[in-house]
Amino acid sequence: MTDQLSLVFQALADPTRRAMLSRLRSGAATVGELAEPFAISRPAISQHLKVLERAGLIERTAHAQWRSCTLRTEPLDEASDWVERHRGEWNERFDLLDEQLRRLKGTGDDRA
Amino acid sequence: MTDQLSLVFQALADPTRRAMLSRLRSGAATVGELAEPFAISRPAISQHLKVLERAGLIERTAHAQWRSCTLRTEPLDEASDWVERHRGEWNERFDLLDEQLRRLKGTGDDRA
DNA sequence: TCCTTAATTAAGGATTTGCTTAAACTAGCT
DNA sequence: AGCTAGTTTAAGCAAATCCTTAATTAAGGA
Repeated sequence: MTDQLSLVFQALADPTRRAMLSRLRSGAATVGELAEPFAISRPAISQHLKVLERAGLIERTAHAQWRSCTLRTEPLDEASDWVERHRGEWNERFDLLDEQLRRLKGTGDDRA
Repeated sequence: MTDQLSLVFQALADPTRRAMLSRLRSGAATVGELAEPFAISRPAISQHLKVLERAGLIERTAHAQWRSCTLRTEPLDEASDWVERHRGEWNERFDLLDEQLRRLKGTGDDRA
């Protein structure tokens, strides 16, 4: 589970983390602001933020004793690609071709 | 982590399971067929299938001693919704409105 | 300097995950 | 019935996850 896509999906697999990302859509926030809606301890919040950071979904910058977190949506693009490639029928044929091309190129990743 | 969306993201967080879903795009498969590309034991495969089933991503039907698995893409729609709602800037204003409407309706889910 | 605030690190515990091997179950074949 | 093939269940283990409380770091204000 060392690949980026797995880290992103895993980060999204927790309701608390998803809610944090949702909050960050309306702008940067400190750890305290992010923690406010939840009935869990600050260290627990810190750990969730570490998971989000590892997945590339947030960026943290420190001003004085306040750490500001900002949303980074780039990793979601990869996740979106995967999901869109796998849902519905509209692109089945296209995807099969796409997959075979990917195999020919021998990228060896798991997106096929 | 009892909600459906978390189960789906969690199911997608494993490369082996993603590869299984990819395989199922080209049609139903038996457990043996799904297991073939992987260097892990059959029980491990069975457990991965259980995770996918719990997330609603596959359906299993038994013919004789063969269990056939088929892809179900509906749960991916929900996942897609979440991801699309959170990436990019194109729909920021719309999403903020959307979110507030959802709050007013008091659905209480974590998609806000 | 001392105190408070904001956040993290450290350490630990309960639960879950992802794998294993061994045993059991199910259905068709002879 | 006995044999084989396909799959699941059971039991166990190492590592990861998600939480906790206590201690620590970092910065600002009296």
